[in-house]
Amino acid sequence: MGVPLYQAKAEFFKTLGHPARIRILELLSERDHAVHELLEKISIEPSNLSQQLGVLRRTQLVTSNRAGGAVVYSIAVPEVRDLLLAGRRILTQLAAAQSQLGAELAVDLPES
Amino acid sequence: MGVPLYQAKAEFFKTLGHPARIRILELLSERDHAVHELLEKISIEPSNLSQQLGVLRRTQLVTSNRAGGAVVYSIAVPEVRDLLLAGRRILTQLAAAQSQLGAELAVDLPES
DNA sequence: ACTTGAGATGAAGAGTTTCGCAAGTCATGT
DNA sequence: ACATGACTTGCGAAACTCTTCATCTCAAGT
Repeated sequence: MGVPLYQAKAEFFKTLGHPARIRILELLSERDHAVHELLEKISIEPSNLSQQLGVLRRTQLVTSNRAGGAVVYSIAVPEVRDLLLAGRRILTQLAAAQSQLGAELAVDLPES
Repeated sequence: MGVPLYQAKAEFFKTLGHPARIRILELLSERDHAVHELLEKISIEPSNLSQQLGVLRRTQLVTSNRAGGAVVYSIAVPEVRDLLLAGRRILTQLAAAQSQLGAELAVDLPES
């Protein structure tokens, strides 16, 4: 393997490390969207959206097709859904742990 | 929810977007490790490792306990394994797609 | 009390990302 | 041919991340 494996993995996760890109992937995992549709649902400058789409395109997570005047984007790797789900689950887990801590602190904690 | 949700998700994936942090999580998802054990398996300066552990600690993905002279780290959220697995699967998928493209190109491609 | 090994922390320089703007392409309607 | 709507691209300034160095803490052994 050319590039060390963890490097590739890190690179991959880095791609998901941006709010707009996450939203794009979530929207696309529901159904294909034209750029102007994404633009309506994500509040962001067109050029910025285009940049983020470019990032996703370069990492091959999405593909684009011109449909007349519009450009339609699709998820290239369906497994992305699973990943987003797994992420959501962990986030829920973390949030639960934090609110539990909050509750304990609120109850005049018995021990430091 | 205070912070927009996608922001939180992005934040979370960003945490995984670093080779050392990925390796740490992979090693810890096998079993707990003391810092000096991680240091043996990951080639990185001690202080750098400590920084990356700090990042993981702050996002609550790992926890540390002092065991005499050593500090032992553990995965805080077991679901992380699933996430790493899902990531691996996608990466495999992408690699497969690329090598297929490679094969097609090698066969004197019939059409541009 | 002193030393030593194991980690953590702070700060600074280098490098990378992000965002908005201006300019460019491409297909469609006139 | 031209105007327009739909995207993309290049560019520079601001914001962030990474890595290393020097410094610090903590516990165990002497």
